[in-house]
Amino acid sequence: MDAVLHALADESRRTMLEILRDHQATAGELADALPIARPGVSRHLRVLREAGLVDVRQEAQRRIYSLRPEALVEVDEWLDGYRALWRHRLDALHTEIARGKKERK
Amino acid sequence: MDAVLHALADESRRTMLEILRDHQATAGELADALPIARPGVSRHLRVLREAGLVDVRQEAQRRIYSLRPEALVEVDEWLDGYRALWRHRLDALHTEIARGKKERK
DNA sequence: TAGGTACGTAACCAATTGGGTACATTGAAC
DNA sequence: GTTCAATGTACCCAATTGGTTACGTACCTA
Repeated sequence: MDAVLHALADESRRTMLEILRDHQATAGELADALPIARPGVSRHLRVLREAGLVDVRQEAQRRIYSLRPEALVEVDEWLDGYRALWRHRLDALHTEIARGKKERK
Repeated sequence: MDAVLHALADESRRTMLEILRDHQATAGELADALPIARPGVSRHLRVLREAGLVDVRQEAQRRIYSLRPEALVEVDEWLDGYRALWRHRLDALHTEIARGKKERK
């Protein structure tokens, strides 16, 4: 959980996940898509790997990265502890709006 | 979004949110509950405030902080872009398990 | 108005992060 | 076996973070 949230806090890393959401990619392809040099990308990929957010598979010299979306379940479950609260608030807001409409009639 | 995820990346801040989930609290109460000194807590609270995760209300000298769970909707919506993917994978896993059970009969 | 209480902010410091360049490694291909 | 391609790691540096102590400020109380 900690590792996942930490990994998600960086924008470059979120961009990588976004790319991998559409298709797998090699480290080089990811580097080309980002404004930072390959070694930097390599280190970001390590963070994502250690958080369980991506998988790597080797093919000749290429390292092919793919998304491991299950890791995000942790975040979803953490959010669960708060979801009821914001739902409750939004419900109250909607009720308020509905009442407003009614009274304006 | 960026501000919210950044705020959530720190464990002390997540602990504060957890406390505020149960009841509002003054800055001092939050500081007492954490292993860091009040000025540190003050700065964490600023981060949470700027991310929209908490509200403050002044009452005499006290600053009373309360959770603003709506801010977490941003994270939930971001997750939405991935939820289908992990659901799909988990479904496949369950199917696999079901098939395994069947074949073992 | 003097003093205490509850905060926030300023200044400072050590540790971490995120970037870059240079180098090591591994596999293909000639 | 030499060379090229793809990638990770080591090392260095500037910026950011997270903590501390010291100080400023606002508000109640006597």
